[in-house]
Amino acid sequence: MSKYKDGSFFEDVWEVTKLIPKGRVTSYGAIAEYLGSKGSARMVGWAMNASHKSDDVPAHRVVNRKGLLTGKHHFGEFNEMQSRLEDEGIIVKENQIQNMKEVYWDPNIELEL
DNA sequence: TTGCTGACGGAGG
DNA sequence: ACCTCCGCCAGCA
Repeated sequence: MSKYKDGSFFEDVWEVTKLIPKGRVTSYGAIAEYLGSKGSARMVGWAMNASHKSDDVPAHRVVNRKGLLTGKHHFGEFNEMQSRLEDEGIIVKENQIQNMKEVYWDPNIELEL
């Protein structure tokens, strides 16, 4: 990503998140690594929590490394996150993405620099 | 200021 | 494959 604008680590996270193609997902750790803060995956999650004010951020496309929808309770409705993913062709069952390998999108690889 | 928490992830048992 | 522990660092009481 470009540099850290206005010192906001969150905005960079949101920018990367917006670049996730429809029907694909990525992980908190992948984004953190892409931003040069490998190991700070938790901060990415925190950034997602703050993304509620930016409606353009498809936070539902960000899941953990196992493909588990750990952040689903942060969406108003209990299965809105799952519904949105399924609507994009992603198979979700028991809060877990079944075809994870097929829909996984890594910014470090796909986005390059 | 200190301590606890958390939408995570990797290492070790 | 499953469970636990530890590092990460921005908010908040």
